[in-house]
Amino acid sequence: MARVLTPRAEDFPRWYQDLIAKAELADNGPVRGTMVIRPTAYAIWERMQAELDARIKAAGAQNAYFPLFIPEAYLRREAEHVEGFSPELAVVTHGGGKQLAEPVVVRPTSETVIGEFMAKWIDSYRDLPLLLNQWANVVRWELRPRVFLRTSEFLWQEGHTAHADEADARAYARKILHEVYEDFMINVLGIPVVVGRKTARERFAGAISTYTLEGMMGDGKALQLGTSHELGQNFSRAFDITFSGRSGALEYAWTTSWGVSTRMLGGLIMCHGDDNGLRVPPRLAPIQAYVMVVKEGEGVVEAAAKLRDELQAAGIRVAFDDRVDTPFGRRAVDAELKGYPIRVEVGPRDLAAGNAVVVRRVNGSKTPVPIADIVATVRAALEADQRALYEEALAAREARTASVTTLAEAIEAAMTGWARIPWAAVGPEGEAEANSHGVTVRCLVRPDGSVPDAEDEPDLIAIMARAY
RNA sequence: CGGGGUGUGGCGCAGCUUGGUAGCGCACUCGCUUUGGGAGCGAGGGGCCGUGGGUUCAAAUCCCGCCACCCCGACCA
Repeated sequence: MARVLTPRAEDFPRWYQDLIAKAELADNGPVRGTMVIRPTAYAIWERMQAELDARIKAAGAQNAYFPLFIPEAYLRREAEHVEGFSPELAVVTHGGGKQLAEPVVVRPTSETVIGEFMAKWIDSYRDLPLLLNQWANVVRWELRPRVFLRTSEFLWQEGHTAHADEADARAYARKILHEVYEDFMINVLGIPVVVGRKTARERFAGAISTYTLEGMMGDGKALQLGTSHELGQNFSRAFDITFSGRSGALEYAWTTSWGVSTRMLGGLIMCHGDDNGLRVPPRLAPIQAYVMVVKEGEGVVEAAAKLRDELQAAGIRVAFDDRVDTPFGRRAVDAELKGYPIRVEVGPRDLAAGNAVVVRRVNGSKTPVPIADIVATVRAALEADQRALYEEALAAREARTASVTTLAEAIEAAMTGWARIPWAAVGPEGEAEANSHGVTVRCLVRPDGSVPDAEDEPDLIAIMARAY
């Protein structure tokens, strides 16, 4: 039975620390709960960025960049928004050696600044939709940070769009939800997610609808991996994002925002990691095949290099390891910790038989394969293991999800996993009651699994769980 | 902010009850042997014991204050 990985200090194996480290800014560091992303983990984040960025652009959005500092007054323009974020703002009061006339906050999210610019850039319905995305860091002074999952500073992608009418805004928020996030999480991260609607209680500060993608970690707790919001006209009224419509009348735009963060790194580790380290899904992996020279011998390095070239030519991301002065065991274990999906071991013994050994990280199998078949074997293994990781995570989630009918049963089930329960049996009162037991309504879904348009639709199912 | 706990080489810890001037594992440096699954042996370097005060011939150890961090809860991608 694999160890359950959680973000608690005592559960941190060394390999875990090697990926992302606590920042340790100073002995009595003034910035708590932030993190350092080490190169191995950052390479994975770069792959996440690449896959997401491609999907975001396919959805029509363009990248842009907005300021890190936001005048505090901007936040105050949207009542719910400022109320939601005030407790966790980092506020800068001094600059250039002088006290600032008005404090600026370090962005906790950018609806406000971007709203300010949208107001300037949008004049006509012809300017809509305006589809923007930004890759940036944000700061939220969390009361209780959790390493990997809720850090004071994190990197993310935040999309902000403005539309001419509500239907278009809604359609776009959902397009991002499904075509960008759900597709990425299932097909690249290999993490099964439940896609649903947040309850009023869990909604983003200033939104009229919040959609979410929830994953289950190894310990049965839920983790929100991404979110997409319909902001209605709340921000366009606060920031005066108006345009002349077809009829000539001045109208307020309908805006959306959506984001995913480095939290996904934590989710990836906690969903797929095992006792031997990380398991990176092949499609995500910066290094898909790790070609190792086991030890020196007649023609061994040459044979390994040839395999590397052939794998590379086949479009596989390859790393080459001929550091034969480092013990084999160390190199093999290190490759496992880092989660390289496939290891191709080339040594004199196997080479004499015309073979190389293909080692699969997901199931640990080691198979001698004729040199000529290596590329095809690796390609097939990468595809199979991408699927296997997803199937394994899905099976684990289903095994820990109970369908229940009463709130008490739901709270009970949430102690070890998730509960599916008719929303009608919970309601806002039941939700508050569950919260007092540390259990939250993660999201609402329709019986067929699709995403509700409203909280009061009939027959909705609530997913309840403890969450990170 | 409420409830627990912990501060000792870079990291993880023992030592504290019963004061006697600091030790172990990992990491690091050097040498030899190893190298097909986290190497072995030998030799080294590195610590104002969180901090301020008190008791004492003597304090990591006992007493008082302060500081910091961690865990559980409230907040959240």
